[in-house]
Amino acid sequence: MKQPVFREVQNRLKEEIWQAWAKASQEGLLPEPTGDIEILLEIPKERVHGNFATNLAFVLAKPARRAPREIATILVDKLVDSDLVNQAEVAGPGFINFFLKQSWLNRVLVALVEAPEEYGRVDDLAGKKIQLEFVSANPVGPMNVVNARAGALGDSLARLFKFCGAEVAKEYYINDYGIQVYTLGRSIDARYRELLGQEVVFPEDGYQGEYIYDLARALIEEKGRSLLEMSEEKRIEACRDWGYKKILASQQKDLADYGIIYDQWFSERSLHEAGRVDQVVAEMKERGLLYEEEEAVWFRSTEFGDDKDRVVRTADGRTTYFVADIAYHLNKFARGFDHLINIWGPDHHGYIPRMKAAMAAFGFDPNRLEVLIAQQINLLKEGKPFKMSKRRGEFITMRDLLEEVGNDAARWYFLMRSPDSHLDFDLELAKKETAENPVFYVQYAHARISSIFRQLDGEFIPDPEFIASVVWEDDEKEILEKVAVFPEVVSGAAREREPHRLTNYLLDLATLFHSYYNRKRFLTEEEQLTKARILLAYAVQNVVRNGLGLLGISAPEQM
RNA sequence: GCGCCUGUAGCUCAGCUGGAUAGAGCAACGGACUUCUAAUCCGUAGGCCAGGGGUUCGAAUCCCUUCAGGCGCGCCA
Repeated sequence: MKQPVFREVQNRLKEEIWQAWAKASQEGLLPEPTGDIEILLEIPKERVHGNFATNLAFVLAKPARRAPREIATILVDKLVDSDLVNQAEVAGPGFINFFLKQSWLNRVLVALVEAPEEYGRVDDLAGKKIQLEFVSANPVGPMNVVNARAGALGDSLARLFKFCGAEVAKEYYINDYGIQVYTLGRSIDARYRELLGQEVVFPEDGYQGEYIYDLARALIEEKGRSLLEMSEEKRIEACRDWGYKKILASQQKDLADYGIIYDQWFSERSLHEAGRVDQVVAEMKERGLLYEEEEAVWFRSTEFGDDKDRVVRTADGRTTYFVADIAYHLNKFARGFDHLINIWGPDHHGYIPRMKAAMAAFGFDPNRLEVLIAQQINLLKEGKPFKMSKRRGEFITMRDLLEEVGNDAARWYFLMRSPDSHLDFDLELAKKETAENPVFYVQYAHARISSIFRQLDGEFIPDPEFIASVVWEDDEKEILEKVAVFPEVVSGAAREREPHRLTNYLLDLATLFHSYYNRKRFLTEEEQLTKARILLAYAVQNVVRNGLGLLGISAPEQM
């Protein structure tokens, strides 16, 4: 694909600086250009410092044994005239600031107008096959707010990676095997019998939530008293299988309503039934990774960077959850993914080294498995900590939250912070802030522009020749410069796995737009002026729409 | 005790590979609707970047250390 104009300009500018450096070195003024020193171009925080700035003079100060400002002056002096740079100046302690001719902005606009939905796309991840596994909540109860955060993060990253050229698969691992679902079965069984009038002692470790009663009632409606005929074991299994499938279905619905569509739902049980779990233990044994101690079987994970060895088979002969997880991840690699990303909750971060150790032990580069931690959410209610407990059945579910604040606001709220931040979420505040949430500010910019287009006489036909001829005023240049940098924001957000770079960017862009909107009119008496301003609005609208799209947030035509 | 995350304005948080005078939203205060959507705009005020050392031309950013908060360290999942 074609490089974004921004990158092309950046590369050409680097080339021009390199030429100046080479020229200066030929004249003995500076040391020869080497591969060790890379020319870095940054976007200055202040617009008065130009479109780009380089710190090359500082880097060369030591080898050249000259003062940075002196070097910067030499470099500027050797720069040849180009159709790119309007002016280069030495500034501060030795920066070189570049002010570009506005033609580059018009080239950005031409590219944008040619393929508006594509604008912002980069090819950083072209050819890569990436799998994202996230949420993967146990099918034993409603999902919580951390699941909602992980969902927003995983889904947005998937969209970002695709926009960067990768082939992406979103996957959900269903923990439909083992103790947790069994406990669910026992819990439902107890409520089932209780509702049918039996004297029951609710299991000590059972799930206390009201939703278990709901499930039991639904079970009675569906199957009547028939389960009472079964043996206890059969009945619990029946409750388990019926129950987790019901819960799974509601999780699938919740996620779909949230806008998250998975490519695959992967069952843990299927691994057990296919014998893959026992097979993994056998393979580990063959590879000499295991030893026996105190009747248990251990994996020498410490040889692969873990801080202690891990049990794979307990003294009573059961394989641990860890083994199923290894089997699962080996399966992922077998499916041909180049890179695996898992998003886990903060309580699982201690699990990362052993998982990577297992992959390394099977000959995979552990760097191909990346685990992101969706950090905790401190739920508050009126400023006071609100402790959630599945056991006591007191929690705010993901669905509660989404119904309360809406998908767009919830996603924005989760994504506007770095994934590492432990965010405070005040339930009362979230309700109050609904109307003040910054997401509406950004969406409003989009809606305002849509409104302008609805009132436009005639059609907006972007014409490259016209675009190339427009002369922009300074406040317009500022907006277009922001538009121009969008592909880099996309690239950075994907590379660092930080969608909040996008929310910040969109907020900035919307601010510039709203300010301009209050200052200037789009629909004027002058045809050329109107055309130019409409073009500007069109560019902003598409960037906002694409940006919100990458966050999984809607871009409304009106509000 | 060990490991991971966090500590920046009254509150919630940004600050990209180290760069120029540390930013935004909310809250507070003062202004702007005869005009394409006031869910908007303009302005004022607000800081010892938790503390202390170090690295260098330059540190909120990197290293060491102390303190504070959260989480994790089972033959659990």
